[in-house]
Amino acid sequence: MTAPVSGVRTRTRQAILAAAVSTLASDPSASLGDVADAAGVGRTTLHRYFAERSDLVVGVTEECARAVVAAHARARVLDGTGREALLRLCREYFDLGDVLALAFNGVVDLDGGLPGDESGLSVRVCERGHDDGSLDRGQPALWLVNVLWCSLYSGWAWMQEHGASRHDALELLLRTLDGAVRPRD
Amino acid sequence: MTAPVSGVRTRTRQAILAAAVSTLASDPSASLGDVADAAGVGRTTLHRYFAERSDLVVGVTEECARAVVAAHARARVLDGTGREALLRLCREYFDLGDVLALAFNGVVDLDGGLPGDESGLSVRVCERGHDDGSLDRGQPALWLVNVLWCSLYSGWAWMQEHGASRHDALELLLRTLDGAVRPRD
DNA sequence: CCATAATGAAACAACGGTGTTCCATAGCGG
DNA sequence: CCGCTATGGAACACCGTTGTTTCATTATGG
Repeated sequence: MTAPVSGVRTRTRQAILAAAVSTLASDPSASLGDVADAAGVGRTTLHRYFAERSDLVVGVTEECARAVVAAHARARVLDGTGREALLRLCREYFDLGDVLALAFNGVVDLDGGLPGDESGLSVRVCERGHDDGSLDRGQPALWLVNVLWCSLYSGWAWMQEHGASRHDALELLLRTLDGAVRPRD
Repeated sequence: MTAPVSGVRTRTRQAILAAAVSTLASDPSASLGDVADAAGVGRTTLHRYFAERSDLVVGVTEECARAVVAAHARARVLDGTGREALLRLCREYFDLGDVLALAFNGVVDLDGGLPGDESGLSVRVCERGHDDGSLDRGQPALWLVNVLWCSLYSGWAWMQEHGASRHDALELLLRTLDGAVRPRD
C-alpha cells in the first residue's frame, strides 16, 4: 500500500540521508546547503524531499534506528555471560561509526527513536551480568550503560585525535571497559 | 603597571564571566543576549567589556585555566603512586563543574589555554603510574588521559540525567576508573 | 518521440544573532 | 552639589541560514 515511488526518488533520498548522516556527524550545526553539497544535490532538491530541517533529522533518526537494531541482532546479547554480551554489544556499537557520533553530539535521540523492546536492551544485558556475577554489582545497570557509551566515545575520540586505526582503538576500548565493569576482587 | 581599574568595573567583568561560564556550559551556542541576561546586564554593557564573542571566549578560557591550575595544585600529583595521583586528579577535576562542561562541549580549549608545564601534567602522572606499576601498562599514557576525561564526562552526565548527588556520582566514577586503569592480573 | 518526472539555479522575504552608534539615566566620588 | 563613570535601551546595518517560488533544463519511461 506504500505510494508508488520511482527508483530515482528512493536513490536520491538515500543519497541525501547518507550525506546528512556523515555531514551532521562531523558538524551538528552544518547548514542544509552543506548537506546538499555533500549529497551532490541542489538545495532545492533537498527541500523537495525534506521540507524542513526537522524533517531531515527525523529521516536521519530513522536511518540510525535501523542501524542500531541491526547491530543489536548481530551482538547476540543472549549468548554467554552478561559481560561477554556487553563487550560484544560494544564491538557492534563501535562499528556504527557516524551513527555513534550523531548520538554523542545530540543530533539524534537514539533511545527515543528505537522500537520499545530495543531501547532498554543494554540495560537488560547489564542486569543479566549482575545476576550471573560477571559484572560488578557495585555499579548500577544504568551506570554501566553510561560507562559503555562513554567508553565508546573515548575510543572514537582516540581515533579522531590520534589517527589510531579502528582496530587498535577498539582493542584498547574493550580492554579498558572490561576492567571497568569486571567484578572487584 | 596594570591600568587602574575601578572596583565597579572588575565586579561587572567578573559577573559577566561567571554568567558566561554557566550559560555556555549548558548551551555552547547561547546568544550573547542570553549571557547578558544571565549576568543581569545589558547587551551593550557586555560588548563594552568584550567587544566580540571571541573576546568573551578568551576571557572564559583564562578563567577556566586559573581553575584548572588551582585544581592541579590541590591534587598533589607527586604524592603516592601514579594511580593514586590520577584518582586524586579525577576528584579535583570533577569539582570543576561548569569548567568541565565547557571543556567537554569544546567552548574552551583547556590544553591550549594552560601554561606550558601544566598542560601535560595528567600525561606525566600516567607515565609515573606505568613506571611504578600502579597503572595498566597495556594502555598508553595518552589513552589513560582519554579515559580519565571520558569517565569525568560519564559522571557528569550521570548527575545531569539521573539527578544523582555529586558525591554518589563521584564515588561511582572513581570505582569505575580505578578498575579501568588498574594493572591486569 | 513525447509527456511527465526530476532536478538545479536564482531570487526572494523572513528570521535571529552580531556588532555598532547614539542618547538618556543612574550612581559614585570629590 | 557637580561631574565623571558606568550603564541600559533603542535603533541600525550586516550576515548567514531557512524556507519558498519561479523558471529552465535534463532524463526517464511509455
